[in-house]
Amino acid sequence: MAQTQARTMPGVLELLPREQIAFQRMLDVIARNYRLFGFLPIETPVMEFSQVLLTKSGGETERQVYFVQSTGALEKDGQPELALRFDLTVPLARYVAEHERELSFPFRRYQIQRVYRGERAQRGRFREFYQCDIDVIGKDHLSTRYDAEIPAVIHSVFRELAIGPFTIQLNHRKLMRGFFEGLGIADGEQQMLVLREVDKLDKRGADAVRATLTGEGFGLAEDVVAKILQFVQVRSTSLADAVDKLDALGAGSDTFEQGRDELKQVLTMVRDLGVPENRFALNLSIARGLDYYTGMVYETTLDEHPEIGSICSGGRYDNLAGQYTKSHLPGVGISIGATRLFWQLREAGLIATADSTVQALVTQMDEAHLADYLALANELRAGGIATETVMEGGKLGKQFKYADRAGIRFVLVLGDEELAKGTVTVKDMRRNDQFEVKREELIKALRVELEQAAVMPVARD
RNA sequence: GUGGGCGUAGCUCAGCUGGUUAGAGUCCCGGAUUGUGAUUCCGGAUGUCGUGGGUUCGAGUCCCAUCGUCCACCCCA
Repeated sequence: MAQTQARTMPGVLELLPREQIAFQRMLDVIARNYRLFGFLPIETPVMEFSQVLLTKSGGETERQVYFVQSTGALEKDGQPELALRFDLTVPLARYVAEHERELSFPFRRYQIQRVYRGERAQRGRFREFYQCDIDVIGKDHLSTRYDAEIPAVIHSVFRELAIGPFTIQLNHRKLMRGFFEGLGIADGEQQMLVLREVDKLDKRGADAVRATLTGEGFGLAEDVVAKILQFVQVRSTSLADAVDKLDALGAGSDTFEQGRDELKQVLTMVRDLGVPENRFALNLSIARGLDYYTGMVYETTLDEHPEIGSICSGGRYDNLAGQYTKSHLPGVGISIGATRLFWQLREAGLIATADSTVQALVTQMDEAHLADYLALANELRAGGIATETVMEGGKLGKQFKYADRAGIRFVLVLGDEELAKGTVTVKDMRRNDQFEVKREELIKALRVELEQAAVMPVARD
């Protein structure tokens, strides 16, 4: 019989159980830290009305939207009524607009769900991926103090993830726009184009950016471009250094001064929130592609793996839900692309395959003692230890091999000898170590071992 | 969406200028006097050579198309 090839569409990440456990742990760390900072969970449907999703975006994102149609609606003409969300920010805007009267503001929410983009397949690029978002939405007004809280959350998350030293890079759209205005680049559209170009500085290098900006399409004067490059190359090494460098930029337009004041205030508060000074820095080339950022912008990178690029990014926007409500709803937030992050960390060898969530395997030494094995497993479960029992028996060697492949750490052997002595033999597969304990002390012994393993290494600041 | 490279066992690849039943390693399965995995040794299974068409006495090898994949750009998590 001709069979259909078992395959997934390109651009999706499917994991084996032990990898899935590692991934799930990562999401758990992120969610726990979000909650620690007082963010509330919400979920929104993967599908939204096309009308809702597409009002704002236009252009680039619209090209990547997957439409959804029921079989019954397939023959109808025109644009499908439903589409898959391509990020969590647009659904958040709709959510806040829809539930405005029932929510408390400032509304702090976290949301960890999958989003969909019809991108061309490429290594490390996904069509279905997790975003882990936090946003604070204010009503009419939202203090820039909230902008300072965001890096504190980022720091907390990545410290616990223990994937190496990282730097949270900050910049301010108003500072940049104000600076461009001072150079005579007043048109908003052109400012965007220049922003987008200098954002590539770290990736493409100063010469490439200079060539583009002085070349056709931009046609900026040499001295203007020189000033832009000098500006965007500013990086700070400490809070004091950041303040000095901001002050050294000289006077500018109102927009420029506003950006500078906010940046200084935020940087100082980030320090006051306990984020070590070597974990955040001013980087005046960070712009973020998205048009809707209007103030602070953030981007986080791993110091020892620059090739991975940004692992977390976001910023401040003036008016989140203008498309859906007359209310003025400013906000600030970030997103961690967990699927891509996990994939890249794995590629870089920073993620080890996790042990199974099954903590102990009760082997079947002798089928005649099955009742004892089932009872032992029950004791372990009552003691809070996730336990699997070998039901089909077979060679003990095979049972050990099964535990090894499945990543089950403790293999319990209960044969005639142990039953006679009232003991259990425990083999620790990870440490390749074996010991015998009295049955009544088994759970305690396993707990001690497991708790030692549970102490997660924490990255140094 | 634009441009370019590559498609041979589950995976990594070999297969010279077209020439007999298509190979290796790995993985998987089984075994090495049945109370111990990952290491060692022995044995076994596995491919319409991405798909469709063309050139030829003959195509894994050449040509075209298509799909997939990878890289760069665009954009972004």
